[in-house]
Amino acid sequence: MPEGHSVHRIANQFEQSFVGHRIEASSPQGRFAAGAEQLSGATMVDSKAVGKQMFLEFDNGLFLHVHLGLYGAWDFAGQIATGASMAETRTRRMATRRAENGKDPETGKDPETGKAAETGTPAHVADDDGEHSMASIGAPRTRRVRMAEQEKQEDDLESFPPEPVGQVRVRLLSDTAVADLRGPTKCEVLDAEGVDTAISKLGPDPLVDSPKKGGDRFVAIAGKKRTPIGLLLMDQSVISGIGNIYRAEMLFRARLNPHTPGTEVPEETLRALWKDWTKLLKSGVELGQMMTMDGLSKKAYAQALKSRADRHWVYHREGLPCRVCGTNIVMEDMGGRKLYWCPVDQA
DNA sequence: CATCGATGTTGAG
DNA sequence: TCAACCTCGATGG
Repeated sequence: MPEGHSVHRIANQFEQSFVGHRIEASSPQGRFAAGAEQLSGATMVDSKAVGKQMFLEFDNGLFLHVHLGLYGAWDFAGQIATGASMAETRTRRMATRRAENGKDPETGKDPETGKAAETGTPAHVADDDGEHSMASIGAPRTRRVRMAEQEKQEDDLESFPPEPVGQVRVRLLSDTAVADLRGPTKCEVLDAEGVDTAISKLGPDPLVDSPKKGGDRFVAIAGKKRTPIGLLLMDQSVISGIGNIYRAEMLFRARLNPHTPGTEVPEETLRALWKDWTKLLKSGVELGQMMTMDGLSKKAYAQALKSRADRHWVYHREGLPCRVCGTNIVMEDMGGRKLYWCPVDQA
């Protein structure tokens, strides 16, 4: 599945194109008919991501909770955001949240209730395409974007809303946009209490928790466990949003042996991991893809953005020479997933 | 065109 | 520990 960055991007897309709109919910596939009925007719008032989970809040007090799992995806069509406007949304959301949280985000004393600030935000009509988009000249009224592990811009639409294609678990339709969900591992209606319960099981997320509080929480949990750091990074109750690619890459970037027990990772290294995740997550949200290498020449960077094979230090590079020392990258199973690492640099 | 595997999680055994 | 979930791009014939 999409790791944390994709889920935040999707939440941003909802924020920008659906929040403030009345929604017709349906389940073309039928498997979510009851849930869709509970939500239909309500207005979406908030959209937020925590790790790989997303929560869409409606003005009837209910939430749609979605986890995409391994191959779930949202297809958006209509007046929707693309490219650069997505990054803008993130910036606006972060600023709003900071403002809402008030004076003392570090102590967390005063959570504040109001999430109302954004609910009055007028519909944001898709503006010009960003740097990665196509088809911006001639400004089509509606367009279609798939948001999943990879995003892809599809053809402009002739009619709105488009016919649902394939197994669509949920369709959310507003006056200006439509979102189709397919293949999720989790799709349910929750009340506020259910949302709190779900979020309470999750470790800190750099785009939700403050740098200090989030970092402290991660260090406290991870530093106490004898579990290998390679498993801790994938444990969503320890830190939110990291998946198999970011795991391998973060371990390499820290030159850390994946088998090191959490208790034996120096605290400053744990802090550095949190900081690195913050950086990678933000970059992933802005870029719309995982770029885990840095220090690249302009040319190498451009190439990396084009081809997935050039974007990572170790992921999916079994048997290939380490980009730093030339040793062959090894692959092993850790936690039922493929782990790639350099046995020399990460000795 | 058929098969495989994947950036994930749950729950049965 | 492993199958199931349910989708689709990549791969091979």
